Amino acid sequence: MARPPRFDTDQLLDAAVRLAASFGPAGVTMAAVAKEAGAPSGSLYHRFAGRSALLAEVWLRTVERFQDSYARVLAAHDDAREAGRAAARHVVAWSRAHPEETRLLLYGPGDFGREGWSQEHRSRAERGNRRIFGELDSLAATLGARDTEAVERLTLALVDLPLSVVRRHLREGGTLPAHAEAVVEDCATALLDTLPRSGGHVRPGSGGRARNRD
Amino acid sequence: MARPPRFDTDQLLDAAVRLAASFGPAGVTMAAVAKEAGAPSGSLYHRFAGRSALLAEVWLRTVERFQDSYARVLAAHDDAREAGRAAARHVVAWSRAHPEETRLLLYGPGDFGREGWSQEHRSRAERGNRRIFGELDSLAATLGARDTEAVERLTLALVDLPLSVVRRHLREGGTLPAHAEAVVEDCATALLDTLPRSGGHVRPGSGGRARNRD
DNA sequence: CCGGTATTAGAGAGGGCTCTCTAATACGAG
DNA sequence: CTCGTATTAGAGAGCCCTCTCTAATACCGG
Repeated sequence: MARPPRFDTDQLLDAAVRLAASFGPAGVTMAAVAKEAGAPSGSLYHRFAGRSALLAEVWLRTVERFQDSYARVLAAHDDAREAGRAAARHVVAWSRAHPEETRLLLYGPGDFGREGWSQEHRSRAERGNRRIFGELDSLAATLGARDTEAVERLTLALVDLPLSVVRRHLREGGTLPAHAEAVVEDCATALLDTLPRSGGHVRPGSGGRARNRD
Repeated sequence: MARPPRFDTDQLLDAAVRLAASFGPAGVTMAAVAKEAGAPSGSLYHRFAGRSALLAEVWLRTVERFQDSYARVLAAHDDAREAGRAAARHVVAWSRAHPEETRLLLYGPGDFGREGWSQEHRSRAERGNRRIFGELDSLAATLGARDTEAVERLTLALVDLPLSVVRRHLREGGTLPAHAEAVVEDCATALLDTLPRSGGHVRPGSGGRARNRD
């Protein structure tokens, strides 16, 4: 009962991902996406309310894809420590498998114009974040680490540290070396060991392995 | 023997830093910098060959300021391990003291149009990098870690890990919590402990490296 | 006081980007 | 076959940005 679409949403977002990976968020202009996808600008504006909306969609689709896989990995392990190690590895593995989307994610929502997003897009982003941080919170609880600083360290070990390895290698057009997963898992494990063990243990400063040399 | 300048280079770059911190590299337009500094666009083009040159200058001035202080900290310690811990702390301390410049540095040279830089600017960037990586290389050598992967781990501990803590907190307009230095030093120390000790010693951990599992 | 010069000052051409608007088009239901 | 509709198609207004160009300006040595 209507003309069939030649350019669906995903196709256009794919083009946007390629542009973002190559030229950064600033390179994702309506004109550039249209050209990259071979579509007229009218088709773009037919699907997205404007540039903000397109930026929001491309960011959210990408980050949600990553978060889905990340949550799946976390859920696939019973032992908390093992789940953590697998999650850290997974960040690298996913990045290796999706280099363009990763380059996009190395920016932040702010670079994709979060300020100008609709309420709907904002809360979609919020939901995704809460989901992952919820998982990390409960993982921290399982590990007996309940205060803010401990959750922060867990996040550092399972998200930020892997991401910084990925960032260093992918920035300026490089690729991930073969040993990246191993380095990340190893380092994440070391960081997990700085967490206070369960049982209300005092902070790992003076007792643990970290500060013996002071 | 000439009209005295009302707007010197540093003043204009200061304005560019503020804009980059608030709006990202894309917000650093010649028009915006002129307005922010209260200068006419003519003055801008009088000092910078064009937008690329201004972006290069603002990036290089900022990164060199950071690198200077970083190198100074590394040189201030005799013990390699202590130097490493101090360096990691310093990344956080410097970021706390210079939040706007830090927000700028959380982007990369690529975001500041490195492709379009003059040869002079490129080699200035190259020189700065070589300087720091040279220091890190010799630090690694002192610690008895000579292969690429070991240097990579050292970089991770002394640069990337502190930066990722800074990034998480400064992104989206936050500030660094009081305990950030402590967390970073603690985690950096843990990572330093994963380095192979001099003499080919295996690391004192869970009995082997993660890589063995492959 | 005067000429030389570095700088300020800002108008305006040219280009790209966002977004709007109108017309053409292709399909499916009846 | 015809009508209704979702979509394609792209021209063009308006805006901002980069960069150029010309004129005015303020200091300084002599």
